[in-house]
Amino acid sequence: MIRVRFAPSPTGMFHVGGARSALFNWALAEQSGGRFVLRIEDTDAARNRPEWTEGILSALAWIGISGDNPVFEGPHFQSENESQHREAVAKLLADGKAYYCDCTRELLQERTGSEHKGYDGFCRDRALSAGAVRFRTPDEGVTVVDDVIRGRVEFPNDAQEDFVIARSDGSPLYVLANAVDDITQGITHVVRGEEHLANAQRQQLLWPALGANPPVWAHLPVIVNEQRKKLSKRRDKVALESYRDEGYLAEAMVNYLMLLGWGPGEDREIMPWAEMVPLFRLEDVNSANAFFDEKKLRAFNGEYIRALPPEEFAARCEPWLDPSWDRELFARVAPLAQTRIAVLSEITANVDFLFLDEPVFDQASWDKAMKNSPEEILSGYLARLETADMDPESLKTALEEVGAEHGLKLGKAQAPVRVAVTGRTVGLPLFESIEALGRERSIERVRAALTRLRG
RNA sequence: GCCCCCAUCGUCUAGUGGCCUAGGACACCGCCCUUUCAAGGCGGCGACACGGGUUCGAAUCCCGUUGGGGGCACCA
Repeated sequence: MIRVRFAPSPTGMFHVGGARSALFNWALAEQSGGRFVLRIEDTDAARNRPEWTEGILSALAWIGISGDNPVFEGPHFQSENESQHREAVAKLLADGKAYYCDCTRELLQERTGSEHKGYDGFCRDRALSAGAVRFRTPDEGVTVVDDVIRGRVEFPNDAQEDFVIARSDGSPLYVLANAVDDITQGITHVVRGEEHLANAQRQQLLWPALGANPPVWAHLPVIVNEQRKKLSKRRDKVALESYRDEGYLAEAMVNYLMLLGWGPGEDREIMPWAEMVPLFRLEDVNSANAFFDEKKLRAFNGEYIRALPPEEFAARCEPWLDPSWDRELFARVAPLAQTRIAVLSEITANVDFLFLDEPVFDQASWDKAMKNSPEEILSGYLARLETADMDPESLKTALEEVGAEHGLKLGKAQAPVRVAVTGRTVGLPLFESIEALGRERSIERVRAALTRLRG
Protein backbone atom coordinates (compact mmCIF):
# COMPACT_ATOMS: atom_id res chain seq x y z
CA MET A 1 0.00 0.00 0.00
CA ILE A 2 1.22 3.43 -0.91
CA ARG A 3 1.71 5.61 2.11
CA VAL A 4 2.60 9.20 1.47
CA ARG A 5 2.89 12.04 3.89
CA PHE A 6 2.58 15.76 4.11
CA ALA A 7 4.70 17.18 6.90
CA PRO A 8 4.29 20.91 7.38
CA SER A 9 5.75 22.82 10.27
CA PRO A 10 3.22 25.14 11.87
CA THR A 11 4.01 28.69 10.81
CA GLY A 12 0.82 30.67 11.01
CA MET A 13 -0.12 30.56 7.37
CA PHE A 14 -0.50 27.86 4.83
CA HIS A 15 1.88 28.23 1.88
CA VAL A 16 0.46 27.65 -1.61
CA GLY A 17 3.58 25.61 -2.35
CA GLY A 18 2.65 23.39 0.55
CA ALA A 19 -0.85 23.13 -0.83
CA ARG A 20 0.52 21.93 -4.17
CA SER A 21 2.69 19.33 -2.42
CA ALA A 22 -0.26 18.18 -0.33
CA LEU A 23 -2.43 17.87 -3.42
CA PHE A 24 0.11 15.78 -5.31
CA ASN A 25 0.46 13.47 -2.32
CA TRP A 26 -3.28 13.34 -1.88
CA ALA A 27 -3.81 12.35 -5.51
CA LEU A 28 -1.29 9.57 -5.13
CA ALA A 29 -2.94 8.19 -2.02
CA GLU A 30 -6.44 8.53 -3.37
CA GLN A 31 -5.80 6.93 -6.74
CA SER A 32 -4.20 3.89 -5.15
CA GLY A 33 -6.37 3.48 -2.11
CA GLY A 34 -3.32 4.25 -0.02
CA ARG A 35 -2.89 6.59 2.88
CA PHE A 36 -2.11 10.25 3.17
CA VAL A 37 -0.42 10.87 6.49
CA LEU A 38 -0.55 14.36 7.90
CA ARG A 39 2.29 14.96 10.28
CA ILE A 40 2.70 18.28 12.00
CA GLU A 41 6.41 18.90 12.49
CA ASP A 42 6.18 20.86 15.68
CA THR A 43 9.55 20.05 17.23
CA ASP A 44 10.69 23.63 17.21
CA ALA A 45 9.01 25.01 20.29
CA ALA A 46 9.59 28.53 19.05
CA ARG A 47 7.11 28.07 16.25
CA ASN A 48 4.43 25.96 17.70
CA ARG A 49 1.02 27.17 18.62
CA PRO A 50 -2.22 25.20 18.68
CA GLU A 51 -3.98 27.70 16.42
CA TRP A 52 -1.31 27.20 13.76
CA THR A 53 -2.28 23.55 13.60
CA GLU A 54 -5.93 24.51 13.31
CA GLY A 55 -4.98 26.72 10.40
CA ILE A 56 -3.28 23.83 8.61
CA LEU A 57 -6.28 21.59 9.13
CA SER A 58 -8.77 24.11 7.86
CA ALA A 59 -6.62 25.08 4.88
CA LEU A 60 -6.28 21.43 3.91
CA ALA A 61 -9.98 20.85 4.39
CA TRP A 62 -10.69 23.79 2.12
CA ILE A 63 -8.85 22.13 -0.76
CA GLY A 64 -10.58 18.86 -0.07
CA ILE A 65 -8.05 17.12 2.14
CA SER A 66 -9.59 15.96 5.37
CA GLY A 67 -10.51 13.05 7.58
CA ASP A 68 -13.82 12.82 5.75
CA ASN A 69 -11.93 10.63 3.34
CA PRO A 70 -10.62 7.33 4.73
CA VAL A 71 -7.41 7.93 2.79
CA PHE A 72 -6.55 10.57 5.36
CA GLU A 73 -4.51 9.59 8.41
CA GLY A 74 -3.61 11.87 11.28
CA PRO A 75 -2.77 14.39 12.22
CA HIS A 76 0.28 12.98 13.94
CA PHE A 77 2.54 15.28 15.86
CA GLN A 78 6.26 14.97 15.55
CA SER A 79 6.75 16.20 19.10
CA GLU A 80 4.94 13.11 20.36
CA ASN A 81 7.58 10.87 18.80
CA GLU A 82 10.55 12.38 20.54
CA SER A 83 11.36 9.25 22.51
CA GLN A 84 11.64 7.33 19.25
CA HIS A 85 13.93 9.96 17.86
CA ARG A 86 16.13 9.74 20.92
CA GLU A 87 16.19 5.96 20.72
CA ALA A 88 17.27 6.19 17.10
CA VAL A 89 20.10 8.51 18.07
CA ALA A 90 21.15 6.15 20.85
CA LYS A 91 21.12 3.22 18.48
CA LEU A 92 23.21 5.05 15.91
CA LEU A 93 25.64 5.96 18.70
CA ALA A 94 25.77 2.37 19.93
CA ASP A 95 26.36 1.07 16.43
CA GLY A 96 29.23 3.46 15.96
CA LYS A 97 27.35 5.16 13.11
CA ALA A 98 27.27 8.38 15.03
CA TYR A 99 29.48 10.07 17.60
CA TYR A 100 29.56 12.91 20.07
CA CYS A 101 31.18 16.16 19.15
CA ASP A 102 31.92 19.23 21.23
CA CYS A 103 33.44 21.46 18.59
CA THR A 104 32.13 24.98 18.50
CA ARG A 105 31.58 26.80 15.28
CA GLU A 106 34.47 29.09 16.06
CA LEU A 107 36.84 26.22 16.74
CA LEU A 108 35.91 24.56 13.49
CA GLN A 109 36.51 27.70 11.50
CA GLU A 110 39.88 28.12 13.12
CA ARG A 111 40.89 24.62 12.10
CA THR A 112 39.57 24.65 8.55
CA GLY A 113 40.37 28.29 7.94
CA SER A 114 37.06 28.87 6.20
CA GLU A 115 33.46 29.44 7.08
CA HIS A 116 32.46 27.57 3.95
CA LYS A 117 34.20 24.34 4.73
CA GLY A 118 32.08 21.71 6.41
CA TYR A 119 32.84 19.77 9.54
CA ASP A 120 36.29 18.15 9.44
CA GLY A 121 35.58 15.01 11.47
CA PHE A 122 37.71 16.14 14.36
CA CYS A 123 35.71 14.29 17.00
CA ARG A 124 35.15 11.12 15.02
CA ASP A 125 37.49 9.02 17.12
CA ARG A 126 37.70 11.02 20.30
CA ALA A 127 35.11 8.76 21.92
CA LEU A 128 33.42 11.62 23.73
CA SER A 129 30.40 10.79 25.86
CA ALA A 130 28.55 14.05 25.59
CA GLY A 131 27.89 16.89 23.19
CA ALA A 132 26.09 17.19 19.92
CA VAL A 133 25.70 13.98 17.96
CA ARG A 134 27.06 13.75 14.44
CA PHE A 135 26.27 11.11 11.87
CA ARG A 136 29.32 9.48 10.36
CA THR A 137 29.16 9.88 6.55
CA PRO A 138 31.25 7.99 3.99
CA ASP A 139 34.41 9.76 2.85
CA GLU A 140 34.52 8.30 -0.62
CA GLY A 141 32.17 7.31 -3.36
CA VAL A 142 28.79 8.83 -4.05
CA THR A 143 25.41 8.78 -2.43
CA VAL A 144 22.70 8.10 -4.94
CA VAL A 145 19.21 9.46 -4.59
CA ASP A 146 16.90 7.83 -7.08
CA ASP A 147 14.31 10.46 -7.76
CA VAL A 148 11.20 9.66 -9.78
CA ILE A 149 11.10 13.17 -11.18
CA ARG A 150 14.79 13.88 -11.59
CA GLY A 151 16.27 10.51 -12.21
CA ARG A 152 19.51 9.39 -10.61
CA VAL A 153 21.04 12.17 -8.55
CA GLU A 154 24.59 11.62 -7.35
CA PHE A 155 26.17 13.41 -4.44
CA PRO A 156 29.91 13.06 -3.97
CA ASN A 157 30.51 11.92 -0.42
CA ASP A 158 33.65 13.96 0.05
CA ALA A 159 31.48 17.04 -0.12
CA GLN A 160 29.19 15.74 2.59
CA GLU A 161 30.14 16.58 6.14
CA ASP A 162 29.28 14.56 9.22
CA PHE A 163 26.04 16.33 9.99
CA VAL A 164 24.49 16.91 13.38
CA ILE A 165 21.48 14.78 14.23
CA ALA A 166 21.02 15.80 17.88
CA ARG A 167 21.80 18.91 19.87
CA SER A 168 24.05 18.97 22.91
CA ASP A 169 20.94 18.81 25.08
CA GLY A 170 19.97 15.58 23.39
CA SER A 171 17.07 16.92 21.37
CA PRO A 172 16.95 15.44 17.85
CA LEU A 173 17.18 17.59 14.74
CA TYR A 174 14.83 17.74 11.77
CA VAL A 175 16.83 15.62 9.36
CA LEU A 176 16.80 12.73 11.84
CA ALA A 177 13.32 13.14 13.30
CA ASN A 178 11.84 13.42 9.83
CA ALA A 179 13.49 10.19 8.69
CA VAL A 180 12.58 8.30 11.84
CA ASP A 181 8.94 9.34 11.57
CA ASP A 182 8.81 8.41 7.91
CA ILE A 183 10.21 5.00 8.77
CA THR A 184 7.99 4.29 11.75
CA GLN A 185 4.94 5.52 9.90
CA GLY A 186 5.69 3.24 6.99
CA ILE A 187 6.03 5.96 4.41
CA THR A 188 6.70 4.52 0.96
CA HIS A 189 6.92 7.69 -1.12
CA VAL A 190 8.46 10.94 0.00
CA VAL A 191 7.05 13.64 -2.26
CA ARG A 192 8.14 17.14 -1.29
CA GLY A 193 9.66 20.34 -2.64
CA GLU A 194 13.03 20.51 -4.33
CA GLU A 195 14.43 22.50 -1.44
CA HIS A 196 14.61 19.15 0.35
CA LEU A 197 16.81 17.45 -2.22
CA ALA A 198 19.91 18.06 -0.11
CA ASN A 199 18.12 16.50 2.86
CA ALA A 200 17.39 13.46 0.73
CA GLN A 201 21.10 12.98 0.34
CA ARG A 202 21.47 12.71 4.13
CA GLN A 203 18.31 10.74 4.65
CA GLN A 204 19.32 8.31 1.95
CA LEU A 205 22.21 7.53 4.31
CA LEU A 206 20.10 7.62 7.45
CA TRP A 207 17.41 5.16 6.37
CA PRO A 208 19.74 2.16 5.92
CA ALA A 209 21.65 3.12 9.07
CA LEU A 210 18.33 2.91 10.87
CA GLY A 211 17.66 -0.46 9.28
CA ALA A 212 15.15 0.59 6.66
CA ASN A 213 15.00 0.68 2.90
CA PRO A 214 14.86 4.22 1.57
CA PRO A 215 11.50 5.37 0.18
CA VAL A 216 10.72 6.37 -3.35
CA TRP A 217 11.89 9.95 -3.61
CA ALA A 218 10.22 12.66 -5.64
CA HIS A 219 11.31 16.27 -5.41
CA LEU A 220 8.84 18.72 -6.85
CA PRO A 221 9.86 21.85 -8.75
CA VAL A 222 9.87 25.03 -6.72
CA ILE A 223 7.05 27.53 -7.20
CA VAL A 224 8.56 30.91 -7.98
CA ASN A 225 7.55 34.57 -8.20
CA GLU A 226 8.05 36.98 -11.12
CA GLN A 227 11.72 37.30 -10.14
CA ARG A 228 11.98 33.53 -10.45
CA LYS A 229 12.77 33.21 -6.76
CA LYS A 230 11.12 30.76 -4.45
CA LEU A 231 7.84 32.18 -3.19
CA SER A 232 8.57 33.80 0.15
CA LYS A 233 6.08 34.82 2.73
CA ARG A 234 7.90 38.09 3.18
CA ARG A 235 7.56 39.40 -0.33
CA ASP A 236 4.91 37.31 -2.01
CA LYS A 237 1.26 36.54 -1.47
CA VAL A 238 1.72 32.91 -0.47
CA ALA A 239 -1.00 32.27 2.09
CA LEU A 240 -3.69 29.96 0.79
CA GLU A 241 -6.06 31.67 3.21
CA SER A 242 -5.59 35.03 1.52
CA TYR A 243 -6.78 33.58 -1.77
CA ARG A 244 -9.73 31.97 -0.07
CA ASP A 245 -10.63 35.26 1.60
CA GLU A 246 -10.49 37.09 -1.70
CA GLY A 247 -13.06 34.82 -3.17
CA TYR A 248 -11.11 32.24 -5.06
CA LEU A 249 -13.04 29.00 -5.30
CA ALA A 250 -11.35 25.97 -3.82
CA GLU A 251 -12.07 24.01 -7.00
CA ALA A 252 -10.30 26.62 -9.13
CA MET A 253 -7.37 26.82 -6.73
CA VAL A 254 -6.97 23.05 -6.68
CA ASN A 255 -7.21 22.86 -10.45
CA TYR A 256 -4.65 25.62 -10.93
CA LEU A 257 -2.22 24.25 -8.35
CA MET A 258 -2.28 20.83 -9.97
CA LEU A 259 -1.13 22.45 -13.19
CA LEU A 260 2.03 23.81 -11.59
CA GLY A 261 4.44 21.11 -12.65
CA TRP A 262 1.92 18.71 -14.03
CA GLY A 263 -0.87 18.53 -16.58
CA PRO A 264 -3.52 16.01 -17.52
CA GLY A 265 -2.45 16.18 -21.15
CA GLU A 266 -4.59 16.14 -24.26
CA ASP A 267 -4.62 19.93 -24.28
CA ARG A 268 -6.88 20.01 -21.28
CA GLU A 269 -6.48 22.30 -18.31
CA ILE A 270 -9.82 22.90 -16.69
CA MET A 271 -10.59 19.54 -15.13
CA PRO A 272 -12.35 18.56 -11.93
CA TRP A 273 -10.33 16.92 -9.20
CA ALA A 274 -12.04 13.55 -9.52
CA GLU A 275 -11.00 13.33 -13.14
CA MET A 276 -7.43 14.33 -12.42
CA VAL A 277 -6.79 11.82 -9.68
CA PRO A 278 -6.57 8.69 -11.84
CA LEU A 279 -4.49 10.57 -14.42
CA PHE A 280 -1.84 11.83 -12.03
CA ARG A 281 1.59 10.25 -12.32
CA LEU A 282 4.73 11.33 -10.49
CA GLU A 283 6.76 10.32 -13.55
CA ASP A 284 5.02 13.05 -15.53
CA VAL A 285 5.80 15.84 -13.12
CA ASN A 286 7.95 18.56 -14.62
CA SER A 287 11.34 19.27 -13.13
CA ALA A 288 11.56 22.95 -14.01
CA ASN A 289 10.43 25.64 -11.59
CA ALA A 290 6.97 27.08 -12.14
CA PHE A 291 5.79 30.67 -11.85
CA PHE A 292 2.68 31.24 -9.77
CA ASP A 293 0.57 33.28 -12.17
CA GLU A 294 -2.32 34.88 -10.37
CA LYS A 295 -3.68 36.18 -13.68
CA LYS A 296 -4.20 32.65 -14.85
CA LEU A 297 -5.62 31.63 -11.50
CA ARG A 298 -8.12 34.48 -11.87
CA ALA A 299 -9.08 33.27 -15.32
CA PHE A 300 -9.63 29.78 -13.97
CA ASN A 301 -11.64 31.15 -11.11
CA GLY A 302 -13.85 33.05 -13.54
CA GLU A 303 -14.45 29.84 -15.46
CA TYR A 304 -15.45 28.00 -12.32
CA ILE A 305 -17.70 30.83 -11.18
CA ARG A 306 -19.52 30.91 -14.50
CA ALA A 307 -19.99 27.15 -14.42
CA LEU A 308 -21.83 27.34 -11.09
CA PRO A 309 -25.62 26.90 -11.09
CA PRO A 310 -27.11 30.37 -10.33
CA GLU A 311 -28.42 29.42 -6.90
CA GLU A 312 -25.09 27.92 -6.00
CA PHE A 313 -23.34 31.06 -7.16
CA ALA A 314 -25.60 33.21 -5.01
CA ALA A 315 -24.93 30.99 -2.03
CA ARG A 316 -21.19 31.19 -2.52
CA CYS A 317 -21.34 34.97 -2.49
CA GLU A 318 -22.89 34.97 0.96
CA PRO A 319 -19.67 35.68 2.93
CA TRP A 320 -19.18 38.93 1.02
CA LEU A 321 -22.71 40.25 1.38
CA ASP A 322 -23.72 42.69 4.06
CA PRO A 323 -26.14 41.01 6.48
CA SER A 324 -28.68 43.76 5.96
CA TRP A 325 -29.00 43.21 2.23
CA ASP A 326 -32.21 41.67 0.94
CA ARG A 327 -31.26 38.15 -0.15
CA GLU A 328 -34.27 37.74 -2.38
CA LEU A 329 -33.40 40.84 -4.31
CA PHE A 330 -29.81 39.72 -4.49
CA ALA A 331 -30.76 36.32 -5.85
CA ARG A 332 -32.61 38.06 -8.68
CA VAL A 333 -29.59 39.99 -9.92
CA ALA A 334 -26.86 37.53 -8.99
CA PRO A 335 -26.98 35.74 -12.37
CA LEU A 336 -26.30 39.06 -14.06
CA ALA A 337 -23.15 39.46 -12.00
CA GLN A 338 -21.98 35.92 -12.50
CA THR A 339 -20.25 36.53 -15.82
CA ARG A 340 -18.82 39.79 -14.60
CA ILE A 341 -16.65 38.82 -11.69
CA ALA A 342 -13.51 36.71 -11.50
CA VAL A 343 -13.30 36.50 -7.72
CA LEU A 344 -16.23 36.43 -5.33
CA SER A 345 -15.17 39.53 -3.42
CA GLU A 346 -15.95 41.58 -6.52
CA ILE A 347 -19.64 40.86 -6.08
CA THR A 348 -20.23 43.79 -3.74
CA ALA A 349 -19.14 46.46 -6.21
CA ASN A 350 -21.60 45.00 -8.70
CA VAL A 351 -24.70 44.94 -6.57
CA ASP A 352 -24.27 47.37 -3.71
CA PHE A 353 -26.21 50.12 -5.51
CA LEU A 354 -29.36 48.05 -4.95
CA PHE A 355 -29.03 48.08 -1.21
CA LEU A 356 -27.53 51.44 -0.40
CA ASP A 357 -29.69 54.47 0.33
CA GLU A 358 -27.72 56.40 -2.24
CA PRO A 359 -25.49 55.08 -4.98
CA VAL A 360 -21.76 55.41 -4.49
CA PHE A 361 -20.48 58.67 -5.83
CA ASP A 362 -17.23 59.01 -7.68
CA GLN A 363 -16.37 62.34 -9.31
CA ALA A 364 -14.34 60.80 -12.11
CA SER A 365 -17.15 58.45 -13.14
CA TRP A 366 -19.63 61.26 -12.92
CA ASP A 367 -17.59 63.55 -15.14
CA LYS A 368 -17.07 60.79 -17.64
CA ALA A 369 -20.74 59.97 -17.96
CA MET A 370 -22.22 63.48 -17.90
CA LYS A 371 -20.89 64.52 -21.30
CA ASN A 372 -23.69 64.32 -23.86
CA SER A 373 -26.73 66.41 -22.99
CA PRO A 374 -26.99 64.79 -19.59
CA GLU A 375 -29.65 67.15 -18.29
CA GLU A 376 -31.91 66.57 -21.28
CA ILE A 377 -31.47 62.84 -21.11
CA LEU A 378 -32.07 62.63 -17.40
CA SER A 379 -35.11 64.88 -17.35
CA GLY A 380 -36.56 63.20 -20.41
CA TYR A 381 -36.07 59.77 -18.91
CA LEU A 382 -37.37 60.90 -15.57
CA ALA A 383 -40.67 61.78 -17.18
CA ARG A 384 -40.97 58.38 -18.81
CA LEU A 385 -39.97 56.58 -15.67
CA GLU A 386 -43.12 57.86 -14.05
CA THR A 387 -45.33 55.92 -16.41
CA ALA A 388 -43.26 53.28 -18.16
CA ASP A 389 -43.83 49.60 -17.58
CA MET A 390 -41.14 48.36 -15.25
CA ASP A 391 -39.75 45.63 -17.45
CA PRO A 392 -36.35 45.77 -19.15
CA GLU A 393 -37.72 45.99 -22.66
CA SER A 394 -40.02 48.90 -21.94
CA LEU A 395 -37.38 50.68 -19.92
CA LYS A 396 -34.96 50.27 -22.77
CA THR A 397 -37.39 51.51 -25.39
CA ALA A 398 -38.09 54.54 -23.25
CA LEU A 399 -34.42 55.48 -23.09
CA GLU A 400 -33.98 54.87 -26.78
CA GLU A 401 -36.74 57.34 -27.48
CA VAL A 402 -35.27 59.95 -25.19
CA GLY A 403 -31.89 59.46 -26.78
CA ALA A 404 -33.32 59.76 -30.25
CA GLU A 405 -34.83 63.11 -29.35
CA HIS A 406 -31.33 64.40 -28.75
CA GLY A 407 -29.57 62.52 -31.51
CA LEU A 408 -28.00 59.98 -29.17
CA LYS A 409 -27.73 56.27 -29.62
CA LEU A 410 -28.48 54.07 -26.67
CA GLY A 411 -24.77 53.59 -25.99
CA LYS A 412 -24.37 57.30 -25.27
CA ALA A 413 -27.75 57.90 -23.74
CA GLN A 414 -27.41 55.19 -21.14
CA ALA A 415 -24.28 56.68 -19.58
CA PRO A 416 -25.82 59.48 -17.50
CA VAL A 417 -28.70 57.26 -16.44
CA ARG A 418 -26.37 54.49 -15.40
CA VAL A 419 -24.27 56.77 -13.23
CA ALA A 420 -27.36 58.40 -11.79
CA VAL A 421 -28.82 55.06 -10.82
CA THR A 422 -25.77 52.96 -9.92
CA GLY A 423 -23.05 55.51 -9.32
CA ARG A 424 -20.74 53.72 -11.70
CA THR A 425 -19.98 53.80 -15.42
CA VAL A 426 -19.74 50.05 -15.68
CA GLY A 427 -21.88 47.38 -14.19
CA LEU A 428 -24.85 45.12 -14.58
CA PRO A 429 -27.26 45.55 -17.51
CA LEU A 430 -28.94 48.88 -16.85
CA PHE A 431 -32.60 48.09 -17.43
CA GLU A 432 -32.58 44.95 -15.36
CA SER A 433 -30.92 47.02 -12.67
CA ILE A 434 -33.63 49.66 -12.82
CA GLU A 435 -36.31 47.00 -12.75
CA ALA A 436 -34.73 45.50 -9.66
CA LEU A 437 -34.31 48.87 -7.99
CA GLY A 438 -37.94 49.71 -8.55
CA ARG A 439 -39.70 52.76 -9.90
CA GLU A 440 -39.66 54.94 -6.81
CA ARG A 441 -36.01 54.54 -5.98
CA SER A 442 -34.97 54.90 -9.60
CA ILE A 443 -36.89 58.11 -9.97
CA GLU A 444 -35.40 59.35 -6.75
CA ARG A 445 -31.89 58.76 -8.01
CA VAL A 446 -32.44 60.36 -11.38
CA ARG A 447 -33.90 63.38 -9.57
CA ALA A 448 -30.90 63.53 -7.28
CA ALA A 449 -28.58 63.42 -10.24
CA LEU A 450 -30.45 66.26 -11.91
CA THR A 451 -30.17 68.30 -8.78
CA ARG A 452 -26.48 67.69 -8.59
CA LEU A 453 -26.12 68.56 -12.27
CA ARG A 454 -27.94 71.84 -11.84
CA GLY A 455 -26.41 72.56 -8.48
C1' G B 1 33.17 29.29 -2.09
C1' C B 2 31.09 24.11 -2.21
C1' C B 3 27.07 20.50 -3.59
C1' C B 4 22.71 19.78 -6.40
C1' C B 5 18.63 20.83 -9.81
C1' C B 6 16.77 23.14 -14.20
C1' A B 7 16.39 25.32 -19.47
C1' U B 8 9.95 24.90 -25.56
C1' C B 9 5.90 31.40 -26.87
C1' G B 10 5.93 36.99 -21.60
C1' U B 11 3.67 32.79 -18.28
C1' C B 12 1.84 27.45 -17.34
C1' U B 13 2.62 23.57 -20.48
C1' A B 14 2.10 19.46 -24.94
C1' G B 15 6.03 17.12 -27.19
C1' U B 16 9.93 10.97 -24.78
C1' G B 17 14.33 10.58 -32.60
C1' G B 18 10.67 11.18 -38.15
C1' C B 19 3.31 12.66 -37.10
C1' C B 20 6.57 19.73 -35.64
C1' U B 21 5.58 24.62 -41.12
C1' A B 22 6.25 22.95 -32.67
C1' G B 23 -0.11 22.05 -30.27
C1' G B 24 -3.22 24.08 -26.06
C1' A B 25 -4.20 27.57 -22.03
C1' C B 26 -3.41 32.51 -19.54
C1' A B 27 -1.89 37.33 -20.86
C1' C B 28 -1.74 40.81 -24.95
C1' C B 29 -3.76 42.86 -29.80
C1' G B 30 -7.75 43.12 -33.58
C1' C B 31 -12.72 42.01 -35.36
C1' C B 32 -17.83 40.35 -34.41
C1' C B 33 -21.85 40.55 -30.88
C1' U B 34 -23.59 44.57 -27.75
C1' U B 35 -27.34 49.53 -23.35
C1' U B 36 -21.81 50.07 -20.10
C1' C B 37 -18.63 46.24 -18.51
C1' A B 38 -18.13 41.34 -18.82
C1' A B 39 -19.17 36.68 -21.08
C1' G B 40 -19.16 34.40 -25.92
C1' G B 41 -17.42 33.74 -31.21
C1' C B 42 -13.50 34.49 -34.83
C1' G B 43 -8.54 35.87 -35.92
C1' G B 44 -3.49 37.65 -34.74
C1' C B 45 1.27 38.20 -32.18
C1' G B 46 4.55 34.85 -29.97
C1' A B 47 9.20 29.71 -28.15
C1' C B 48 12.66 24.78 -28.89
C1' A B 49 19.05 29.71 -24.64
C1' C B 50 23.89 29.04 -27.35
C1' G B 51 27.90 25.87 -29.38
C1' G B 52 29.60 21.19 -30.54
C1' G B 53 28.65 16.13 -31.37
C1' U B 54 25.63 11.14 -32.21
C1' U B 55 22.13 9.87 -36.23
C1' C B 56 19.76 9.09 -42.83
C1' G B 57 16.98 12.38 -39.43
C1' A B 58 17.06 15.98 -33.42
C1' A B 59 12.90 20.36 -29.37
C1' U B 60 13.63 15.22 -28.24
C1' C B 61 20.15 11.52 -26.97
C1' C B 62 25.52 13.05 -25.31
C1' C B 63 29.23 16.95 -24.04
C1' G B 64 30.33 21.94 -23.13
C1' U B 65 28.98 27.19 -22.48
C1' U B 66 25.70 30.65 -20.74
C1' G B 67 21.68 31.74 -17.87
C1' G B 68 18.27 30.78 -13.85
C1' G B 69 17.04 28.24 -9.28
C1' G B 70 17.63 25.31 -4.66
C1' G B 71 20.67 23.87 -0.57
C1' C B 72 25.02 24.41 2.53
C1' A B 73 22.44 25.76 11.15
C1' C B 74 23.37 22.25 17.68
C1' C B 75 15.89 25.80 12.05
C1' A B 76 12.05 22.92 9.90
